[in-house]
Amino acid sequence: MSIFWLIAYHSLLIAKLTLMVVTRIAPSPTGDPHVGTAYQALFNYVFAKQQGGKFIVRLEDTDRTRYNPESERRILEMLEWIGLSPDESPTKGGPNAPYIQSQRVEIHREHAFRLLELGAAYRAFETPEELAADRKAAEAAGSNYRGYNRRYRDYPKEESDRRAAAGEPFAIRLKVPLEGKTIVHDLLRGPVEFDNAELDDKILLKTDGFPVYHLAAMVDDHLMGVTHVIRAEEWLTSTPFHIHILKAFGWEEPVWCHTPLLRNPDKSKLSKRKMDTSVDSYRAQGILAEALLNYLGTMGWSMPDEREIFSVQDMIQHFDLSRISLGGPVFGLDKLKWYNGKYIREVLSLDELAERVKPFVEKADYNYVSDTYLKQVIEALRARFETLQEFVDKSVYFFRDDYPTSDKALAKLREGAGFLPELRELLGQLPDFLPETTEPALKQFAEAKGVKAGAVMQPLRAALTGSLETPGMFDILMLLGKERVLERLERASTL
RNA sequence: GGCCCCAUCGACUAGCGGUUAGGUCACCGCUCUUUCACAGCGGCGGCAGGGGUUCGAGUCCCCUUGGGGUCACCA
Repeated sequence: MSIFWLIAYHSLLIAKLTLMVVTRIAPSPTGDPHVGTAYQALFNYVFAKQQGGKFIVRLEDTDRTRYNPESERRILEMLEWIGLSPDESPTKGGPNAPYIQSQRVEIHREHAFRLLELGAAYRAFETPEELAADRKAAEAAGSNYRGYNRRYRDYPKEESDRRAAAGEPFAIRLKVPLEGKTIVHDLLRGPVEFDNAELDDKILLKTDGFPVYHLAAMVDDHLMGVTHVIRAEEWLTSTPFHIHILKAFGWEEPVWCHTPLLRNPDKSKLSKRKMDTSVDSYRAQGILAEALLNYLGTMGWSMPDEREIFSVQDMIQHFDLSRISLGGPVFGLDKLKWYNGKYIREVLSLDELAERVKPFVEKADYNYVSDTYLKQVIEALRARFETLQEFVDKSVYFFRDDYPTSDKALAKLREGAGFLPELRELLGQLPDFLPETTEPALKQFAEAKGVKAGAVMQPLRAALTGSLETPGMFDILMLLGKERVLERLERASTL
């Protein structure tokens, strides 16, 4: 971007700041809460908060065929889970209620008809089948332009009125200019030019009386005082149409800011066909909201000081919309997991971590005896799990006696079969199982046997945990306690 | 295909005319060590290509190439 535009857009931005900043996300309740929604929510939320403005959530459910009420609830819940709580939303309400678009159809309809009266829009009487046929014909003719053929654009008003009065179904389309250019002033890209000749007389109001996204979004954004439309890049090409809707009403444009699109590892637009895009699913796997948010914050954005670990609060403090980079970032699980591990072992307090782990442990039907014991186990395993579910998977032997034994562990166990009874004897005689006691005892034992410590520890580890990848032996002995240790060694001799 | 956007290590990114092109993940070593991790240290690895502009381009312009988005009575 040139310096000129940089300055121009910054002053544009600053001019807007004299008003209250209002941002929004407008998810459509058609499926699982999407990480792309969380991503947009993050940027909209952070920017609004930084500017002392408001962040609104509005549900775009005007497509009745794809509508899913369950999805609606889960999207709102997801936002609460990640802590990006809207100032106004369907559940919170607010001065611009309702925040569910289907409850605003009357408003949209009125606005569509206003445009009709203004002569900025017109009735179109063809059926979807006719349109499909038109498209097919255009395709067959080898035409590049497959848009609407504007059959009714200049239809005589009397005719149109007559057919409408006769009860004939119709859609309402916007009369977009046939010539000239439309310039989208994108905060990140500068001016983006579109030839009006490339545009289409898109539908504003469907035959079923429901508005199409474009109309509903522009009307609602205007009515709700949205000042900055921060949305995914996939919307960039429909922005000229949005501008023409706004113009037809005589309304001011918001600041447009199109963020890069999250990608699958193959670089295509993030999709559930290729990736797990469900925030709920990450949550169920034991990904922490903080880690998810931190990771999303590095998608197309970075802290000015380049630190990798930062919270939403940190973002609010240092956020700069214009620092968003435009290459489409790949949403990759490796780094997400790393972030999660980092939060588990360095960011969350032990108490906090224990609270997060609890539901997972309970779901696994683990008997964790006490909070103290749970915390001790967590501490022992802390550097060894990256998701909460992984904790469950790697801690079975601390909570249940029916833990599985891996083949490798079994082999190790058999290697030590010769001295395990003797070792059991020794352990049984120890006054306590504190590391200060067990460590020298075990080391002396190994020495007496003339083997390295590992040769004793590994079979013991295998016997007590069924695994070869565990916390330190002395921690295990202490946590398990004498009774369980002796029991397990006894049982091991039968394996 | 038309239109639009984008382009620094495999991935996420810093860089906004003068840098030995920096950091993070992943990967590979080493150290620590009772295993596995963690941690620390080190390594591998990049400005897509070609033209300009300039004393000087990763940084500015153009072209090519590549990737993506969009062309619905979906959002």
